[in-house]
Amino acid sequence: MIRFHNTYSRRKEPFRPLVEGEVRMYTCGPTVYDFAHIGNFRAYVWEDLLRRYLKARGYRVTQVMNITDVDDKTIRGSAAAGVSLEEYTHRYIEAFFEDLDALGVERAEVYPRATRHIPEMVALIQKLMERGHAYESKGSFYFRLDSFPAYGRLAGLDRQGLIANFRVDSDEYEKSDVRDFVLWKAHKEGEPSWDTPLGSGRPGWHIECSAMSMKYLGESFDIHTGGTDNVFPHHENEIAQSEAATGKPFVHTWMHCAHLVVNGEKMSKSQGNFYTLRDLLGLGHDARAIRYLLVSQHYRKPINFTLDGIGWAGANLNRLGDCVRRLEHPSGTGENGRLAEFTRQTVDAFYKSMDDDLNSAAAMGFVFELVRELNSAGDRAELPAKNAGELQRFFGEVSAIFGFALGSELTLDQELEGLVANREDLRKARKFAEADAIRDALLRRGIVLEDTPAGVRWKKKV
RNA sequence: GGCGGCGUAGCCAAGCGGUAAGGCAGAGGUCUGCAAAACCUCCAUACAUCGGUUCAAUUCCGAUCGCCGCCUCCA
Repeated sequence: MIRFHNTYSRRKEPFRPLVEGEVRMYTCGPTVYDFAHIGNFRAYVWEDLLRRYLKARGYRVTQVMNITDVDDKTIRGSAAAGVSLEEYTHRYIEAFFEDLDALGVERAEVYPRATRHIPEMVALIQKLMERGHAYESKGSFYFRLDSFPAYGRLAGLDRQGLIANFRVDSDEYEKSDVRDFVLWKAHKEGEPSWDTPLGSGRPGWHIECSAMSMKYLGESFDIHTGGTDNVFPHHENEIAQSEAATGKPFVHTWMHCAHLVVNGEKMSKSQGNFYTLRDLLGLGHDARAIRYLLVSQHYRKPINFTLDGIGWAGANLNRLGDCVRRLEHPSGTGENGRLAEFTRQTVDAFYKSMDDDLNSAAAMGFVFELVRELNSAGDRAELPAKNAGELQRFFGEVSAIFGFALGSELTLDQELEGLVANREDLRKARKFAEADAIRDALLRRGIVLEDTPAGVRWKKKV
């Protein structure tokens, strides 16, 4: 049985989808005003792990990830660049998908864009107006906080406290209560706007997620995720808008991941302490190692991000890859009963850990214990094909769940193969210095050679 | 100020009532070309501090110290 930590109850709860065998989830996506940084990708990679795990557990998954392509930052950015909003956001949307591909993130089923769902948002706001949860003021529309008594429950904030602590934002929109949040912003000179039954203007941020999630997943769905900084006010506001409009429970399980921190501080654009994926790849780091780093630690704990950490992750991945490669060369006959039993126990422990709120760190610990057992057995030539087959199946599952692409073949082109053959000749002639020079040259091209009793093998450097 | 979280070996990190997983680094060893790669073995009387509950606490409770997040756009 899978258990997930639900932010709404602040507890781990048994996970039961609303519809048997099917999970509908909404994952808050990027605002496309700039390249996403590696901290942002922690969330997207974790959500990918969640998605992959649910699939591995037999669920049919429908994932929706919004793309916020109209807000203050995108508007400011496009104005500064002197291009249309559409043109401006387009390049960052492209870049976002390139980065997702580099990190091995599976595509969600739907990537709705805010600018393509204005009518849905308008309809939702109208519904809120009809039900007395919203009001108009100088062409803008606001959600009336006092009309929704459950407000603040997700974030654990009480409404009185909100009054005491609320910092009034500096915009000139007029609200009847400072805590009320904007649903629709009246047109301002120089800003993009849409002509709608509400008048001319543009949507507020929160309304898009309510409108688009309900459009694609229904008025009630299973899982909604984001970084912990989305809990308040974004998710709190989503609940208010959605439930006030439909009168139904909006989301069953709210899940939030912790941040990436740098020297103990949250990685963020405003602090300037961030790396984009592009930065890191440009420095020669491996995308798979970055993925490993992000996904191998528990999602509700902050990850202290360092460049050394990527190296550490690469070493882990390397050990895993070597082990999987080893399974292609079984030894011994029959079945190694002890290893078979150890394998069964590990598989069991692995899934138990993952079932327990996606405890990937613990799960990987068990995998590495198995790696050691399997290597030991292999060293003693007690790794028969029967065991190797079972192990391959398990590592295949681990690979699919974590998105590691373990055991993917590296085929050399003719030139490289020629170099390897050359080196073998040099070694036979005991010209080791020249042989090593070739090996080093290959290493610089990301290929590691391994001289084994059974001949030379090669692998990709991680 | 309000709410929430964290503090485990040189580093990263699980465990959360029954006596410390895993990885990196380090030290030995195997194989080998006294090479590379790989593999194996070893590596915390101890879980921020101080009290309390308990037969038993890293795990529960309380206090203290330190760090972080949210309360404002933010994954």
